[in-house]
Amino acid sequence: MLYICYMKDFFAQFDFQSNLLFENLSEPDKQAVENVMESLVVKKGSMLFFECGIPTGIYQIKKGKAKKFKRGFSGEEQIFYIYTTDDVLGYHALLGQERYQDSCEALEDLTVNFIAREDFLRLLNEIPALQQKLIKNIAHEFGVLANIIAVLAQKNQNSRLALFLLLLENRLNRNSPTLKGIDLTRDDLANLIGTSQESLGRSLKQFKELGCIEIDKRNIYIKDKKQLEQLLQVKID
Amino acid sequence: MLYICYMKDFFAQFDFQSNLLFENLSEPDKQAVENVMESLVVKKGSMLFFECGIPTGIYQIKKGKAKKFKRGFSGEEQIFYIYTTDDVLGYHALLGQERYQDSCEALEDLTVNFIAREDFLRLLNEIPALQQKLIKNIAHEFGVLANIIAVLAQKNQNSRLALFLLLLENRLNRNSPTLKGIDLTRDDLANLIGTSQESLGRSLKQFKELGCIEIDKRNIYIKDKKQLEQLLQVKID
DNA sequence: TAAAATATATAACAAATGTTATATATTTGT
DNA sequence: ACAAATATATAACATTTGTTATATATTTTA
Repeated sequence: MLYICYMKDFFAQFDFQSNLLFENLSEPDKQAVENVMESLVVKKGSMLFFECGIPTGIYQIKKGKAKKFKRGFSGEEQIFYIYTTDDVLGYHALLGQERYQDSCEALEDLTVNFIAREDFLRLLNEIPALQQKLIKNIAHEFGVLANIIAVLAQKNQNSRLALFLLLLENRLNRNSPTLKGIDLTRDDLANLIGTSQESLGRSLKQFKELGCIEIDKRNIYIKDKKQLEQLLQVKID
Repeated sequence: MLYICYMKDFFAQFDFQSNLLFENLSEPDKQAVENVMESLVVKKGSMLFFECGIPTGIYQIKKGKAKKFKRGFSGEEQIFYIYTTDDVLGYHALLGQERYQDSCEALEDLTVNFIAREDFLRLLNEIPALQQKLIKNIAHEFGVLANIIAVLAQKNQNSRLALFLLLLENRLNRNSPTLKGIDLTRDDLANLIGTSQESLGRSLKQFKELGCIEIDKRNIYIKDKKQLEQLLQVKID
């Protein structure tokens, strides 16, 4: 017996959606959150937090992007998420009262809003809607990771690349009216889709020849979404 | 700069540890939990719950094992966990007040203890230690999924097989004094490590020839742990 | 701005994995 | 216990991916 699940928004399956965490709060609640936020600048290459560190608070990115990764037991870095504008991160360890399970590094100079541990825990107590939403989001993120596992285990390299290009374009250019392209190092992109840099290069070349992407410097521009969806064997939207 | 994290128990990195959820409660609390449990028998092949279903409660497996999986967008099943005796499952969707994100199927006839939704939510309110432990466990599970992602993305098939054999032996024979071997269909094992049944067969044959496993019917017996660890390039314990 | 360091592109070859096909073994249902 | 259905084993070949090597481009630093 096969249960077919009504397909929700395709991108939502792979998106933490933590940018919506402080949305839909009442105005006073939203104010209370903003009152405890402290704006910080984080330099490219520095860590917001790292595996086994003790959590001091949570972050909302206001400008720039950051990679979340974990090291496999042989030490190689595995990126499993790219955070960008408005995304909130760092709450798992806080809520679970344990150390960070992963690391987060700024991929460019960031502007972030920081909420200190005690302030955030107090907000959770004072705003039940926020606590509820946070727990709901963690459950959602669990499903996202399971979906990523399915992709990595089942799809070949070209499919994975097509998927992540579509996801990254959707996520990174969420708030930008102009097309900016996908701007990650080849190394980071390879670590995200689970392959080597050289092998990724081969796939990118194939995609260029097919005409579905264009490359300028390190930037990757999507030229033909439909063709990428075909590589994925999925109809989106 | 490289941060090296003190390596906790190797198996814990890949184990949800939800079998410990009701441990370390006070005697009255443990009694309260047991009072609302209802013992059920679930036939091999039937579903404890499935993706998009509405949660009715949680389960603790008392005998047998079950697979948790999700379908990728092309419909193929991806197993991401095998549950066994004492494991508790089904609480993500309940806590997040949303539908199940994944499916769970009995791999053999199961004896389970069921706790109805309202009873469980009431217990969480009445026993803060339980709620805290549950949230902590969900944060831990998040890390486990991230570790599985790293393995699937970075390790070749033989390494993945070696790892999952060690994990399964450790998890499935937790409470059994006699060696029982690993008893999964080739299909399920292939879906767990992310390969095809035929290709899995080739790896199993290699492992047999190396002498690190023996096979009887579908059962896989580990003969040489050290050799499997070498295939993994990891020193365990 | 020039030199050095880092990042990217590409090709050739090796190794791993996917796929198709066929034979045999085991389990299930009557 | 038997037939049918399902699961497993194995081989040959195709395709994909990993690896090594080298050249070029871009960015960083002095």
